[in-house]
Amino acid sequence: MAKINVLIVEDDPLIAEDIRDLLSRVNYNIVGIAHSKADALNLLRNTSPDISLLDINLGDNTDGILIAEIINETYKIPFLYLTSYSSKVILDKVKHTLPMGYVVKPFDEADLFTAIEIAISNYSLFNKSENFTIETINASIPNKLTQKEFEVLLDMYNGCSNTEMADKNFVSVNTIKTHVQKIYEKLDAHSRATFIVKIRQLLQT
Amino acid sequence: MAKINVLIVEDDPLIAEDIRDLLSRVNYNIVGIAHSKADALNLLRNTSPDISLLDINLGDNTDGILIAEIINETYKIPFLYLTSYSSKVILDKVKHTLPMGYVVKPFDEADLFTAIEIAISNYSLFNKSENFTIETINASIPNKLTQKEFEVLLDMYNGCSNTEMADKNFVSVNTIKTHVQKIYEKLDAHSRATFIVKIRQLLQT
DNA sequence: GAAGAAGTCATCCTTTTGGGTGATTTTTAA
DNA sequence: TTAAAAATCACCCAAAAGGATGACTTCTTC
Repeated sequence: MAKINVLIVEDDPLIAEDIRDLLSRVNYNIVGIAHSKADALNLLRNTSPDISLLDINLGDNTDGILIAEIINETYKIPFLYLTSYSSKVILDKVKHTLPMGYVVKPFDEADLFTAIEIAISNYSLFNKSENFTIETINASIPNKLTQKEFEVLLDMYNGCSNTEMADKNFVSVNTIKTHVQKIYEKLDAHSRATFIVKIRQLLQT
Repeated sequence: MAKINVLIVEDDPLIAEDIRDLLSRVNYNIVGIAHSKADALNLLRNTSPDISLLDINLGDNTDGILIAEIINETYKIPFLYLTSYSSKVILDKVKHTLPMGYVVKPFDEADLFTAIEIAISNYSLFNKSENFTIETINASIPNKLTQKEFEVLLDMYNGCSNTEMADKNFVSVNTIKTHVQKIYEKLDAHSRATFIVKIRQLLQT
């Protein structure tokens, strides 16, 4: 099994190294340790973590929350909060970012592993749009979609008519209709409505 | 704020009482403590918990998982697993039940509170289908749907063509078409595709 | 550079939708 | 009991979608 890429965002170097040691011993690959918001954004941009562990408090501020928001907007990976203490106040401040969990420091090895694995396995189920890639769709059907077909599929899923798609792609409606036909064949759908249902099914499994 | 109703499913009486004490001191109401699967099903049926804390191992079996499955099917409330230890093996066995989290025993007060609150606040966001009622839809639109229209809407959402709906409801296609038109007016949609998108929007807010 | 896949477009035809209007019956509620 | 709302259906027309087939033009890729 491929190692799970983890990004650690934790200002305390001792704790960060502690986590790295724990995780490195088993099936995890640490793509980086960020001690600040800037570090974190940089690593998010340049590595491809599968999950991020976020300290809420970086130095004297709550930059962890900002990083979480950016992850949700741009990177769409699950994350867990690392907190030194848990309180209703903290919770209210972070829950809108929909963390996949939290780990209260100090934590033990097993807790951390469990939290990470549950986070990753549940995230894909919860975050449906994350699954909405050509790879996920193709993994579930015998006749694979081409790139173009997937683009058309996305537009269809977002409510475009054939004419609208033709216009925005500068091709004729006939071309779009051909793509649509192929998509229907490959997904075993026969109308816009059944197509949507098929997509829902594919994204849920 | 109304107290949060909690169902505790835990075979160890000491731990169960410990949890009850912890939670009762603050904003929680314990609707019951179940020591067995039978107890749990009974309490689920007769009380209305907002969340359940499930020990995975009840006695010498993993009835906690079965209870989780029943909760998912029938009661649709969030639950957290209480585990004495965490391992990949356990995790693989439980993750298909989509727990909102887990708490590893022994746990401290703050951990438990945080886990419960996050579970409850996130559950409603994750569980979209729970929101799919005529009330939720009507709450978001100026011209309310009638009951019949909502039924047609559900069929449309599930991929039925007008003809299919006419057949299964023993009415003419014309009747269905009238309902569909009304639905489009009220939702400001103009085709099956845009209708689906509108519904998605309504369910997400 | 040849073969195959992917993308482009056309034509033909049928079925389904979308839309508008009007009318009748049934239900609901004042 | 009566007026309003909801549900039923019809007819008309235009637009869009669905389905099949064939052909031409890029791209890849070996």
